[in-house]
Amino acid sequence: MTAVYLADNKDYKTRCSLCKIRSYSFCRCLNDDQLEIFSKVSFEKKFTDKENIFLQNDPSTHLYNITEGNVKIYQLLDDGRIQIIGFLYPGDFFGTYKNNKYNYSAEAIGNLRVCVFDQRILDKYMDQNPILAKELLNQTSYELTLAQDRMTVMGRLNAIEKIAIFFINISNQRKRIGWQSNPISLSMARQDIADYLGLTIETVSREISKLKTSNIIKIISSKQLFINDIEKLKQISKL
Amino acid sequence: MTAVYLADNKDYKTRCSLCKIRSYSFCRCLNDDQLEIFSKVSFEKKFTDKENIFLQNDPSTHLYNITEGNVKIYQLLDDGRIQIIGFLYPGDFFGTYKNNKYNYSAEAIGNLRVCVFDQRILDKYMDQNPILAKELLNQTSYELTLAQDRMTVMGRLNAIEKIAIFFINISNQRKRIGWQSNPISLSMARQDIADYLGLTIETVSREISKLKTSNIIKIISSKQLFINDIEKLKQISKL
DNA sequence: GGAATTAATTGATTTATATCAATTGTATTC
DNA sequence: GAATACAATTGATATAAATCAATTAATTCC
Repeated sequence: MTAVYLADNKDYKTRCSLCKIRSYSFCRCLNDDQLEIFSKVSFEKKFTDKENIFLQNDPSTHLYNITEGNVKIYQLLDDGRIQIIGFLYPGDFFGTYKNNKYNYSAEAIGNLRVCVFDQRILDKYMDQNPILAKELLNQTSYELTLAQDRMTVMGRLNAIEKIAIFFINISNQRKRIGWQSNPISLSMARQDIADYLGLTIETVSREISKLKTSNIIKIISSKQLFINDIEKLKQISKL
Repeated sequence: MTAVYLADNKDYKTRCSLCKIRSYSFCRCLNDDQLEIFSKVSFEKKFTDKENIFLQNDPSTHLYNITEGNVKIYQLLDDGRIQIIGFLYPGDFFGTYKNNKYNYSAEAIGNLRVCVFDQRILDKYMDQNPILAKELLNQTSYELTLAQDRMTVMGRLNAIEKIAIFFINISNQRKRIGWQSNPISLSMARQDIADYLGLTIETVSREISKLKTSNIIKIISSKQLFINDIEKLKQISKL
């Protein structure tokens, strides 16, 4: 087991053990000894707002784990249409395990810190650590269920239902990492919400306005909103 | 390692080694010795047309591998709207790895034979066999990329584009298992195609008629069609 | 802190697809 | 092999969301 990417020597043993998002991340399955090795086979990298981490169809060499900041992953069509696959948060990993090319482009939203793994090394590491393979399988399976749920959202829900489930998901995401579920902040622009839900920016804006008019939500600012009636919202979302 | 589900003793050692779809399936990563054990921790089950293998939200106890026939997996909304997540073929596996409940319902299309694994046993087995964990991770990752591609189809393609990519995918699926890519047979009803693509049966019918009129496809029968111009079809699909 | 730029909202109109309805085609059954 | 049931197509109309266009709100930057 050799590390091909070496950062400053001193932070080797400590980087993983100091990591703040470990309990949310796939590396949580490793004990301290294993983590020490793990620190050596990964390295940290920083990106700034709107910087691309990789592009769709690039050869997929690395796997990324967010330690700080947000990422948007998306697919582009030739004619410029875009579909945002997901907005990712600290603890989420992205890239493609063992496919020859990335299946989407990844872009930093704001300042970003990621933990980077060489796929081949990670792959070898798993031969010795079935625990890690199982944990990655776990997380990937979970990702798959989310992706399947989203097929139903994209295929069968109308605009207002899509918006409702979107807000509920953000609210739940906050709860998961121990924040209060309300108010919720929309870190992404309206256009990004549209591209995530398969709508236009105008439709997103109009449907949000409708939710405001019917007092289900309160707009604090264009990027901050308060959910007044979560039950009504759930009812609308149908899920 | 103990087998909780025992079929007739005699076919133990041979079931996996006789299995026709092994080379397409996740168990292909195991050698003969490992397969013998594997035969013992799985069992075969048969279903008939339209029979449910399990329902969404049932506690997820087993993982299934198709040995013969087809399966449709789908999600239902309270008001009866349906989204078909996928049509599955021999070698495909379904169920949910290590989630407490199934994320979709599964139904047999025609006669079906599946190989069934107890999740807990499979999980234990992976501790000793990282190869298997890695192979399952591989397949699940691949499933995830397909699910992500489908988000773009559902979110950003229009009706004709959806139909085009649907036919191309079926054609490619045939090639993958070594069949000739043409003519393709639609084993599912028009309503199922609609529920898979997030359209109505009328729209599906109309768009297929348009492809026929413009000579891109030839309708042999309602369930058999010949792709005249695959390039044109790819062009339409935008992918 | 005001001008310039960009983001979000709201309005008017168009369009793709759904819905409603009728017809044609294809299996199934006695 | 006619009668029945079911599946698929085609037509007319309605509607949700897109598009085009203008306005208002929020940032950015000298």
